[in-house]
Amino acid sequence: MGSKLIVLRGSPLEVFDLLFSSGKFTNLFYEKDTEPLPLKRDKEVEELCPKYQVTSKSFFGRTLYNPEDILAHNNGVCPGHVTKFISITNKLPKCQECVREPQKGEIINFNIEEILEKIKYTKPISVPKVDELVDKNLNEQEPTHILKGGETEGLKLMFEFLKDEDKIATFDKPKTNPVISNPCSTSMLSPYLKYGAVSVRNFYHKIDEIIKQKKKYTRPPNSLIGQLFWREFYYLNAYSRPNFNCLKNNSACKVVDWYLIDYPFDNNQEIPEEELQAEKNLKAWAEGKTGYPWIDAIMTQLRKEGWIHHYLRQSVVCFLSKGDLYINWERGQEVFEELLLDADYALNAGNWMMLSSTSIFFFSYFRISSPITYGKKLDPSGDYIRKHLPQLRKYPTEFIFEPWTAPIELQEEWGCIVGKDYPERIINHKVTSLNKKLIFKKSY
DNA sequence: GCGCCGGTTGAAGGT
DNA sequence: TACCTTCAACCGGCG
Repeated sequence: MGSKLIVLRGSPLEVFDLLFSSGKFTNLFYEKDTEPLPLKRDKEVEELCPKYQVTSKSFFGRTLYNPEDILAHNNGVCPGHVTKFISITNKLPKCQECVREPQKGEIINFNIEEILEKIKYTKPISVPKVDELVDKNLNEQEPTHILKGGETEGLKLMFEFLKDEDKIATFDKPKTNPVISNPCSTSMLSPYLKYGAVSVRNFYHKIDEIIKQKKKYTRPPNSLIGQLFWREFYYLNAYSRPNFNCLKNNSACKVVDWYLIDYPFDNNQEIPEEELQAEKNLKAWAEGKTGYPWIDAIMTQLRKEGWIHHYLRQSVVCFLSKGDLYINWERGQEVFEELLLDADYALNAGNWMMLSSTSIFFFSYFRISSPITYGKKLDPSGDYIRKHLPQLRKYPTEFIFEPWTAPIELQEEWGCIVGKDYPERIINHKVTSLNKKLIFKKSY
């Protein structure tokens, strides 16, 4: 429509100070954030405005509800359970519809070049090319991500997912299959929602329209709308509770005596043997080399495709934390933040706390998912493992979850010997999880 | 302030 | 295949 997106690079405070000094700006409009660092950034810029007689106005858009509205309807208290959150939303009107797109003739054009010249801004003003952002030496391989960025791709995915209206209305999270792809059992819209490529309000109202016409439909928290409410719930908690992504000084989190709490290690101190072992275990987990095919296949999919189904996240989170390795969830959170396309401050932290049973939302520490039986339950054929760990593709279903139990002659016949072509187990789950349950209980 | 109950998504063994 | 019970008893939010 002849409008321009102008990208200015630098510290927001410095860039806005420079822009405003041109005297050409009267209004600043921006979308409110909920995370600590962006909130601090926005506040700094907002405080700059009076100096230049600029009026600032902000709007809530990245969540269905304004977190302040939810808090106001609960005596200023942040709900600790998603069911409570849902009951609060029942008292509120439905979230706003998306604002319609601007039409031709409503676009404000002005001579940005003139302003930039006046303030002596000479850097590029276009969207950076990928080459500028990525170190080519680190990126020799072809990308394997199955999701492509951008609004066009996100909307395409959303409309494709919304086509099966019965499936949308009767969506039941616990019944979704985490190992199928093409099509996937869930929307896979999380990265687009996270970056705002697809508006959560747009998605919500599209689902709502479908449900209104159906007699039979599921309800939150298990329904599709319920999935968006979980997102809201975590956003609200992350907004209300300081240090939400930290183990310590976080009102949502219980501190147990995990390994690797103070990490990376202080080189001047003597490091206990268990901590050094835990560091090795963390590395093996992150690289998909634990010796448990179910865990390794999931971590391989994560590394390769940047997205895994929530149940698979549950498996690997449990394994790293309460189930087997007993490693501080902050370490896992860091790995997820690097590898997940949908990595999100609130959701990532909330999920790690919840699934490691140290959150106030959920704390059944004795519920441990086994890297063998839980895998068999979710992927009875073992095909998911064969897809992501091709070295094990000749293993029959009977042995693929526990390759170390296969006789050596068969391992040779199938072309994959445990300890040579595929790693030995770094830990014995059966023995460990029993001990860990006791330690965990004591720590509580 | 007391006591109840709920928790998206376990495992094993059963009908 | 789908669903039930038991396991052991969490513990803070909520009524």
